Amino acid sequence: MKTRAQQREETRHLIIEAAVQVFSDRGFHGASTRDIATRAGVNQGLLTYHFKNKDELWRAAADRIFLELRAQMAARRDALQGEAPRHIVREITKTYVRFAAACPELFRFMVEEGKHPGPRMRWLVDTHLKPTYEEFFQYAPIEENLRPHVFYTLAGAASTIFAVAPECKRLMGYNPTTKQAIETHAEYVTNLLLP
Amino acid sequence: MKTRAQQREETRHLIIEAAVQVFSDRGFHGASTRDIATRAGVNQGLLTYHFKNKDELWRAAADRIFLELRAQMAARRDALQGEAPRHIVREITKTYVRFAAACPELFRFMVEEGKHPGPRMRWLVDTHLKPTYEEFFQYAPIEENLRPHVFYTLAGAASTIFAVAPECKRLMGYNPTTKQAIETHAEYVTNLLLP
DNA sequence: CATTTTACTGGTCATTCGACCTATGAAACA
DNA sequence: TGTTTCATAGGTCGAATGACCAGTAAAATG
Repeated sequence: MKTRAQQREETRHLIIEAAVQVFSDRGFHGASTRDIATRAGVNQGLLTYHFKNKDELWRAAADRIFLELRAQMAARRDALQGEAPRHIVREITKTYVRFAAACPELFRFMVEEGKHPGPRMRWLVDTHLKPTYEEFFQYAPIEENLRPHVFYTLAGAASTIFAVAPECKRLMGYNPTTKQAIETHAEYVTNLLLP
Repeated sequence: MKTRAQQREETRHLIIEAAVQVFSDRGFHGASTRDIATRAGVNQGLLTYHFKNKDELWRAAADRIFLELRAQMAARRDALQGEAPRHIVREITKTYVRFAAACPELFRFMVEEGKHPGPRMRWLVDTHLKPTYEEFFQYAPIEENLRPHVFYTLAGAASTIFAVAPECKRLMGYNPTTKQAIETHAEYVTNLLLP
């Protein structure tokens, strides 16, 4: 027998996972709450019950992705405390590449919302991107006016191949989501940006 | 006074330009034909008249973007005929970065459709991506099994900062679409990938 | 055991979607 | 000049959308 609290969290989790998928697949406007409910195996009315509206559900989905990324990066940073800053940045970068591979939705959310101003973009920047950005450059000794170029070069270089994996498969017959391909990409990108 | 043919092409052009904007803003499912018609300043019924349906309009918009990119890259390649391959690849790369800055819709289309299999993804790969890909590696001496990593690293590194320019402005107070920022990025990315 | 709370269901609402249709008037043509 | 062609306007269709609401049953509470 399940307690109410357990059942509640289980259902919310199902919905959020489905929301991450659908929002990253179709973007905010293209995603339908009915589609999310169907993928979660849940009644559509439940979305309004657990999350007030589509916006709040979107924020829950974004939280799910970005909090996990930030947790993994922080964990890696803490595990390497005391090591040389250069080594720490390199390892954080590899962590980021591996996360981009495991969770391509991250980059899709970023591109989807980063392309036009709006409340969701502002929320995403202020809530998750700013902390991630500041954390990263705390260890990377990059001169101020080059940072935007480095940051977005890294973000794009690390994520794109995984974000468009189906396209990559058709274009070159290469599956970038294998363990080996992910490590190859992590090495390649890290050596490129932080030699 | 305008001839019918002139008027026809003018209207089609207005619609395609609006379609490029809306599709890249909202993705295929999120874009509405009514929104496209409004932005083009034409009646909605005209979209069905000039382009049979939403799919065909999307292909016309994709053509508009990718044919221009391929034309600019080919022009640069032809202008440098006889030069060292290394120099040609570097210049083609810079051309690509500049295009990504002038037309961020390119990358948005690529990510939007590349993330899931489907008829639009297949059409995009077979019609435009395959030729671009083969053209590029004709001049870049990269070993076969690293090409996917190089290709998508370049695509992401070159485009992301421009594709999410509004986000970049809010995150770092940096406008990546100035002439100087574009050239900085072109130099940075080119030296990174093709030193 | 009696009562309250709450996770969940099924259905409804106005609105918006893509596609389609007919009417019209001006350009093209005979 | 009279006739045909066709780019465009306006309106309509069923289907899908996000939000909302009353009803239900089971867990929590006393």
